[in-house]
Order: sequence, then C-alpha cells, then structure tokens
Amino acid sequence: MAKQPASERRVRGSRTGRPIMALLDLLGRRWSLRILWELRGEPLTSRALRSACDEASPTVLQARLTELRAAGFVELGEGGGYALTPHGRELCETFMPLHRFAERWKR
Amino acid sequence: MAKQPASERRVRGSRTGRPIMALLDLLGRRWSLRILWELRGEPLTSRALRSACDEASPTVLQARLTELRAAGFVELGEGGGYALTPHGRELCETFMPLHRFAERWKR
DNA sequence: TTCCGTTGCTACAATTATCGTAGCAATACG
DNA sequence: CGTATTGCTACGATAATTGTAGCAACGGAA
Repeated sequence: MAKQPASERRVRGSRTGRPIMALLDLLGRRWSLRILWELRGEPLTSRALRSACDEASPTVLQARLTELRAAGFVELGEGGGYALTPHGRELCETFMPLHRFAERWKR
Repeated sequence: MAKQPASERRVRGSRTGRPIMALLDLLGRRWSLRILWELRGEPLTSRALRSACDEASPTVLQARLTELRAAGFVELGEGGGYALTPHGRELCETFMPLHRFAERWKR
C-alpha cells in the first residue's frame, strides 16, 4: 500500500463529492464491514479483533483501522483496545438489520 | 480472478457457517455496495452501470455482477439491463439509511 | 443484404491490494 | 532481571483490481 496518510488519500468514488460514495467506498474495502461488526459489542484489543476476524492478516487490519479511525468511526482507548466512536456506533446500527436479512437470505 | 464458478467458490468469512459473515464478505468486495446502490432506481445496462460506477473496469463489474446474480440479488432482464431482484431490493433498502448517515457524517 | 450501433462480456498485461509469517518497540507485572 | 502483553510494521508471495482493447450476438435502418 502506498505510504500515504489516510487523510490525504483520495477516496475512491468520492470524486463526485457525494459523501455516500466515499462511505460506500470505505465500507467496500476488505474487512471494513467486518471490523465494525465485530466491534459492535465490547472493545477489542488488536489481537482479539484479529481472532474475531478469522485471523486476517494484521497488515490489512491495521490499514483498515487507520482508515476507520481517520473517518471517525473507531478509536483506540487509552488503556488499549479498539472501540466504536459514537459515530461508529451509529453507523454500525445503521446496517445492523443486515443480520436479520442474512438469516432469511441463507439458502 | 480464478476461473471458478461462483457457486462453487468458498465465500471468504463463511467458514463459520454464519450467513452474516458471508454477506459481509460479499458486500465487502469492491464495487458490490456501489452496484446495488446504483441499481436502486431503474434497471441499467452494463454500460450505463459502468458509467454510474465512475467508469470502473468492466472486468470487476462483470465479476461482481456474476456474484451478485449467484447470490440472487441482481438479475439480467430478457431485453437486457441489470435490475435488482426482490431480495436485492430488500437488501438495498436495508442499508438505504446509509445515505442520510453519510450526509450527516461528511465533515 | 450491408452497414451501424448497441448489448453483455472477455483477454491481457500492469498495477494494487491483500495474505502470511515473522518480528519490533513500548509497557506492565512479578 | 525475565515474561507477557499491547499496537504496529517489514517483506516476499499471492490474489484482486485496473485500464485498454476488442469480440460475438442482436436489432434497426438503408
């Protein structure tokens, strides 16, 4: 990944300036949705989060966490451990109905 | 992409058998969310969809459309043009509140 | 028929993103 | 001091995505 701060990084799909595009792009990256989902309950340490995310490689997880932190959805607590910010919690609850949908959708 | 039917493909994150994981994984691939979003209104031809998706490469779009069709969210009309299935429309409306959230979230 | 224009879709090489493993510096506790 | 955490990074290998070009099939007009 390009060594470039997330804050300066041009978000794919945001060229139109529409926030929904930037959001869909951010959530469309690997493990983004999953991370938010796994943090919906209690805060998790980086390693606990990794275990929850099916032992995904720490490289991507750190990249996603950096992006999600820059977006203001996730924060790193003082005593360690990642947690959702109020914004992140709001976002997470927005697509929480996906759970019920998924249960009905499973073939 | 591996030349392997989507139906036989092991969905990432579905190793636990939980449908939500398979869904989060499918939606977490590039352009998946965007495609569903752009199809929320009227059906679009493959090229119209490509234009709506910021001229994304047809390779990925076709891959995503194949997956979304296999998942039962998108269908290809007889006279051409992609549209949401009832399941797809239901899914799309599930995360439709993201629009309002994104408007509030934009800094 | 022939000529356009459109449809869905694919080939192919180049570029990115992700994976998997290993390990670092900092901190805390005994 | 050792030991075990924490968040985080290096780096080669692999997979996904991009960008450009183009194909075959179909339809309408000339």
